[in-house]
Amino acid sequence: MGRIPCCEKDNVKRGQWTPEEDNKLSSYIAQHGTRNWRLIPKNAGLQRCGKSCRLRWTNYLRPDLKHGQFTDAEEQTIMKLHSVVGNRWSLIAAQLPGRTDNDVKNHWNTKLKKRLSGMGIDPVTHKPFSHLMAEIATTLAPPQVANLAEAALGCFKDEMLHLLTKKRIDFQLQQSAPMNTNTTYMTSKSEENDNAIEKIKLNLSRAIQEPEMLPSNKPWDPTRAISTNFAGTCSAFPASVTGFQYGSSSFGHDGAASPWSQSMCTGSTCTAGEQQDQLHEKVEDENGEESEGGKGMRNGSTIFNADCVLWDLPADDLMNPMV
DNA sequence: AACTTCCACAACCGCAAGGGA
DNA sequence: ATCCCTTGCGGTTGTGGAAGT
Repeated sequence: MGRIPCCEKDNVKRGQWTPEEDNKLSSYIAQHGTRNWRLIPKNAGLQRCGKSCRLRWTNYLRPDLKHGQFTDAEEQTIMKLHSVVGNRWSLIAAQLPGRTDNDVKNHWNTKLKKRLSGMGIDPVTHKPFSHLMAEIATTLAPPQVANLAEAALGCFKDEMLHLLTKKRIDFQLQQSAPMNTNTTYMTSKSEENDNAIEKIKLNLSRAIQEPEMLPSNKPWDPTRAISTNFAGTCSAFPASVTGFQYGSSSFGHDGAASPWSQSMCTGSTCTAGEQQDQLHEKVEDENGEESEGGKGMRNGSTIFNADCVLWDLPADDLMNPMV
């Protein structure tokens, strides 16, 4: 026995909604509300399944929805919350009046995720890729690490080439435009792309071969991570900032950054469960001062001294919005 | 101008949770 | 306690338009 379909697919229209259908649905819901979605299409004279009607209403027709570009503040909120709760889109959308989980999910997948990747930050863990590699290095024996790194670099190379190639195009486009004071651009020589990749590989190998530089079981220290891994080489992250910052200027946008702390997600011990437990109070704090200010900041980690070397590229190579 | 690729957004699918009978 | 239905959710796919070649 298969699963019972949500509706008779034979008699149901699919695909894009027409303005007439939108009108029918909107006016029906305005009169009768949204009780029992299964009956709504039938009563409203629509050849749609109830589920499709519900989605159309909740994601598009609802009068309280906000359409159009996400603001910088909204993007900040999404990234901040995503670092805590992960892909809990409905939870994130609940903090953004007028935005749906679908909106947030799409925006994340098409824009924000790529931006973070372009900055050298893993969009899943919100940690620098270099930190993740260092974490791997602390948990595996050197021979395993070497094998893993070899495999990983094979994957990275394609990705890096893609990013660097895109950047080269950006450079060409930017030449006619006024230069942003925050950014510098690589030359377009392909040999420099190769050099950058080789440099990453070399430094990764170096880090792997020097495990004593990577103390085990040390949680990620965002303060040091920013001040050494990013701020040390990347002017876009001021060293004085005590917390992690998804400021818009960090993405190469105009406008001021609004700093926020990533203290809730520190180190490898940061689990989804813990994150969720902390969500409530964190969300409450969101509009005010960061009450835990630095609570999660741990002292004493030197992991990013080695880490910093790993991505020893010109600052803007990591920080520019390459994608 | 024609074709291809990329991107953003809308829509769909299947699973899980919640609630009433 | 169990079943069934409805709703909510997150992942995935489809589609139209923009951008690039």
